[in-house]
Amino acid sequence: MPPADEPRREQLLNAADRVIQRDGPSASMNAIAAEAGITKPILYRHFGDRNGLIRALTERHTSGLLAAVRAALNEPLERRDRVEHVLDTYLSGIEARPQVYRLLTHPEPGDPSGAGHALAPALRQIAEEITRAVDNQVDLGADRELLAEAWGRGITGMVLAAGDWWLETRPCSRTRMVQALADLLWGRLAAAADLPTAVLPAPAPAADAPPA
Amino acid sequence: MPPADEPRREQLLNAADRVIQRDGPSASMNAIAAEAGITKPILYRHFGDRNGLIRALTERHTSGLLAAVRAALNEPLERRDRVEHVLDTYLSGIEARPQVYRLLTHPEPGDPSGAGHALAPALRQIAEEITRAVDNQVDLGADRELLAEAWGRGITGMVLAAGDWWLETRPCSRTRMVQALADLLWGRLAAAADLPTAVLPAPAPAADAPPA
DNA sequence: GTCAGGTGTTACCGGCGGTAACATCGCCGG
DNA sequence: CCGGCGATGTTACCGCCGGTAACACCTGAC
Repeated sequence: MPPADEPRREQLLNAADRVIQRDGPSASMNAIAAEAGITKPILYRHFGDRNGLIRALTERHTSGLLAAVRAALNEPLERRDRVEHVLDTYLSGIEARPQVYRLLTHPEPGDPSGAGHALAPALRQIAEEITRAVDNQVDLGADRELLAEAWGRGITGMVLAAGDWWLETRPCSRTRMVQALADLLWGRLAAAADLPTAVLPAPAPAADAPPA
Repeated sequence: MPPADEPRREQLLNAADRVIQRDGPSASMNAIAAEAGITKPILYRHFGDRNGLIRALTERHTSGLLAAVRAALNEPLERRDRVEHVLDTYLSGIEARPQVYRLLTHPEPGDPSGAGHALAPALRQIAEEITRAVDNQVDLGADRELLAEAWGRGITGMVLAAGDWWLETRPCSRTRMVQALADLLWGRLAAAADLPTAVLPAPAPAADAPPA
């Protein structure tokens, strides 16, 4: 938080940032040190180990987006509008600075056996925000807690995967993507009509409509 | 596919399997070779490189679940029942063999710059199956292609993240989890009533409430 | 008998994350 | 003026990693 408190640290983070934007998140400590014009041990003095550096970098980059999403979740809007606002906030955040997105996405590198964590730490925070927002704002009856928590994770994962695909292939405008996801969340999958093709071949014993 | 065709290969995969279940997916080639009672170069002769080994292992484990999900997607059921059936198939698959789930989840280790891939290859296949199923079975109008594709990714990511959380914390029975996710997909978030708490504080132009 | 191909070895490479030990500077108190 | 002390920096090293080269052995086919 203190920008002038430890300026060298910020400087090192800037260098790390440049390297990671250039070489991807698998950049070596040597490379980062070289970019900063120094050698490895200094990095280790400042950040402990590689995870420490990455964590610091991640926090620096994601805190803005996280705050924006949190604010969007509490915006005084009609629910559908609020959902669209949150989706748009997230998508425009990862669109504006894809490097942020990569850090956001990449799970803790120091994996203590590979189990669990499908969501990176920053995304887990977002999931918690969604859980809290749903729990506070929507009347879900007796299953409240379970639903809010499951949905928080689920929605986060949905937006992660869909947003990832959108960023990679750019199949449509951001606005349209927001609509597509909000429509999914709004039960459009349930509401749409069946297609006549590939219909159920009626497990009944009597006459069944021959397909095609 | 040929089980008797290259039996040594299967044997090596079994050893790799044991080690990875014991030490996690970050197990070293040396460790795997030792478990198989041999040394590294043999592994490299059979699988090319580490990715090759992991890929072979992943395919062996995930093909069953993938086929089950594909079948569930084409089951002749009412749509909601079909969705529940797919969800249950996936959850019971990862429940029965968590190691499978870890492989399913873990992205390609040989990351060519960290970009993109929020979904591991096996999950991308599932996403494509969902896309195809939606596209074939649901009448979505003009936006058909875009919606089916975005939803395929989105639903996959949703189930990944929610399933991950469920496996880790076991907050409820599988059946209830299936209901929670199906309800989300069925627009229950849209249909529920607003809670009276935390209401919109009227963004009037005059006095703004000083935050406590 | 010899040649091919699978199985296996030892010994090595460059690079990684991480550390120990040592050299400087600048600043602050006596 | 000087001693110390904390930050800044260095070189040289460790063990381990993924991956490879070179060589040895056995077995069965022609």
